[in-house]
This record gives sequence, C-alpha cells and structure tokens, in this order.
Amino acid sequence: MNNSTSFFVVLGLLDAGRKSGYDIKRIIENEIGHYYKISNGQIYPALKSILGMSYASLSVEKTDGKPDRKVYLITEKGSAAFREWLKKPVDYHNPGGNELLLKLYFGPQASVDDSIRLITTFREIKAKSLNTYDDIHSSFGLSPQSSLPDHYSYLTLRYGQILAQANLQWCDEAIERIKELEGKQ
Amino acid sequence: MNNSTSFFVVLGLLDAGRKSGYDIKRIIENEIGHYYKISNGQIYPALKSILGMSYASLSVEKTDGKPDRKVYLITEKGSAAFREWLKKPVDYHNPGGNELLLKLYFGPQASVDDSIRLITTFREIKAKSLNTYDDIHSSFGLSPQSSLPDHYSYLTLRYGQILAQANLQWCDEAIERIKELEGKQ
DNA sequence: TACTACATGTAAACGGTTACATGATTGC
DNA sequence: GCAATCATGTAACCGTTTACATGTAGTA
Repeated sequence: MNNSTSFFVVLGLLDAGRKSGYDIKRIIENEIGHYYKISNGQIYPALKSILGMSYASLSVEKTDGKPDRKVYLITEKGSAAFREWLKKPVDYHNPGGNELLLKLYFGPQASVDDSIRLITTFREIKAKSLNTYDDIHSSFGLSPQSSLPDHYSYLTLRYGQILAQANLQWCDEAIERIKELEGKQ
Repeated sequence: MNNSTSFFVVLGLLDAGRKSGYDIKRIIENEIGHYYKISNGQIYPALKSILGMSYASLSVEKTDGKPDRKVYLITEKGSAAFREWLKKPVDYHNPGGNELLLKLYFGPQASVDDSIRLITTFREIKAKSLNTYDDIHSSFGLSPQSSLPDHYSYLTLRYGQILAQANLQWCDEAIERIKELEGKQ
C-alpha cells in the first residue's frame, strides 16, 4: 500500500495543494481518468496511511449538513517521498504502461530535466524492445505454405512492433516539446 | 479464478493438446512471454480447478527420478468453455490491452470469422477513443503563455492519440492479412 | 562445485475492484 | 419522487506476485 502507485498518486495530488479525499477522487476522474482509475477503497486507506507516516497533517472543516471535510496538508517529509518516487524510472513491465503518463502529469511538480530523463529512459527500453521485434520479424520468413500458428504469431509480433514504433514517435515529440518549453521559461 | 484470464490461457493450451503444468509454463514463456506472464501460483491452482470442473482428465506418467508428469487432457465440456471465452470480445478496459493478442494467439483454434470479429470490435473501441482524443486535441488551443500543467496534460493527450492511431493501423493490417490467409485456405 | 533443466506444488502478501453503508442538499 | 452531488468510509473478494519447499540428473 505505502509503496503502490495509488498511494503516490494521492500523495502527489496533496503535494500540489491541500485536498480532501473527495477532491482527490474528483480530480483523478476529471483530469487523468483516461488512463488511470481509482476507487474509494484505495483513496481513503491511502490517506489514513499517509497520516500514519506523518506525510500529511489533517484539518477538519465543518460544513452544513454534509459530513465534515477532512482536508490533508502534505508535510516536508511527504513531499520529499513523493519527489523521490517521481524521479524513479517507471517500471517498464507494468501493465498498461501508463505509469509514465501519470508521472508526466505531475511534471509541473518536477524539474524539466527530471521529466526528460523519465522519457529518455522509457525511450531506451522501447527502442530495445523494438530491436528484438525487428530481429524476430526479419527471421520470420513467412512463406505462403507456413502454418496457421505462424500467421497468428506474426500478427502479435507486428502488434509489438507497431506499438513500439508509436511509443518512440511519441517520446521524440514529447522530448522536443519539453525542451522548447524550457527555452521559453 | 475459474473466470480469469490465466484460467483460460491454461485451458486454451490444453485445448491445443495434452500437456503438463510444466509444459504450459514453458510454452507461455517461449511463445507469448513478450506480452503475457504467468506463475506457478496461477498454473497449478488453475489445473486443479480445471480438473474439479471436469474440463480435463488426468493421466500420470512415471518418469525416472523426476516427479511424475501429470498430463491433462481437455474434455468436450472444457473445450466448449474455452471456445466460448475465445469468442467473447476482449475487455477493452483491461490494463495493457493485450488480452486481444492472447486471443489472437489462439487464432488457429478459432474460426477466421471469429478472429476478424475480435479485431473489428477492438478497432471500433479504439476508433471511438481516438475521436475523443481528437476532439480534446482540437479544443486544446495551446497558446505560448498557457500554464505548465496544460503542456504536460497535452503530452498525455498526445500519447493517447498516437497510441490509438497505431492500434488502428495494426487492426487494418491484421484484418487484411487474415482475409488474405482465408483466400488461400 | 555449482548451476540449469525437469517437475510438482503451497502460503502469504499485495494491489485493486465491487459493493455496500450513511445522510443532507439541490434541481428536474 | 428521483437522481445527482457532496462527503465519509469499510468489508469481502479477486487475481496476481513472490517466495518458498522438495528432489533428481546432467553439464560446465
């Protein structure tokens, strides 16, 4: 839990400013819902554990009728832990491969160099996997009489190849864009 | 368990021919390891449950020294259950989106029509999501003075867009290829 | 001597999802 | 009257990962 993606997403949103659990849920749904989902069963235990680790302090705001708003304020310790996570290269084995997008969403809370480093590391891994796909591809020698399994395996290979290429394309575009951005700041 | 991906992968490999748990592990590692991982903690419980549901029968082969090989032979009931799973459109929310590749790997155990249907359904979903990305993209109006968060959100949007395009490209190529294949059979 | 391949399995932990509980307010 | 929004949370379940246990045979 205190080491999982959901934990750090919650922590990262607190790092961007004081929020309640409900705020966190809404923000995730509206801003990163395309590639990341979260449930109450993750948010509220995460907040509890964030408090327990002194990564945030709590202030309760009274409301009329509705339950009290429990607003969390990140501590320096919490902020440091988040920034450490943010710098760590993404786990390239993670299903969906969207941990990178998540970290990039937190880009404004990191340095430009760190964001670029994140993408270049990701790029290297994708380039390597594209190489292996290319190697297999060139050794495939699909003849018209080759077996059915071959043809279907070829399709899955092509998927890996095409997707890896698309990833590389995005990496290059993204790095260029961030560098441009840096020049204007 | 008896409804999970790992369960049906194991069942599908048995559908392709009698195998032991160890065989299954080796085959997954060698043939689909690029996009699907499995552990003993999934294979052996799956086999137990496959036996329990009468989806397979068991024959034990004596070996010299090594533990007995427990070889599983799929039943008609098991085969029917597998084919039903194979036809079901993939869960497009699944992380990694590789359930399709998995099902395509089992293409030789399905009809050409079913394989094509699998891909066209997938294509429709990707086309729809590309449309939403395009809509957001055109409403983005990134001005040079726009805030940092905007620029980073733009990158995640572009990722979705580029990857969706790559998926469509692959779908078209794959469908064409399968249709060609059909002509020659 | 040590590692790899063969071959079976289990137990605990982990991360996440689903579904529920409670309850006021606002708008159709 | 009903749905949606605001706002908190919990409990059970599910699928997967990690790490372990056991043991032989062949190879470097």
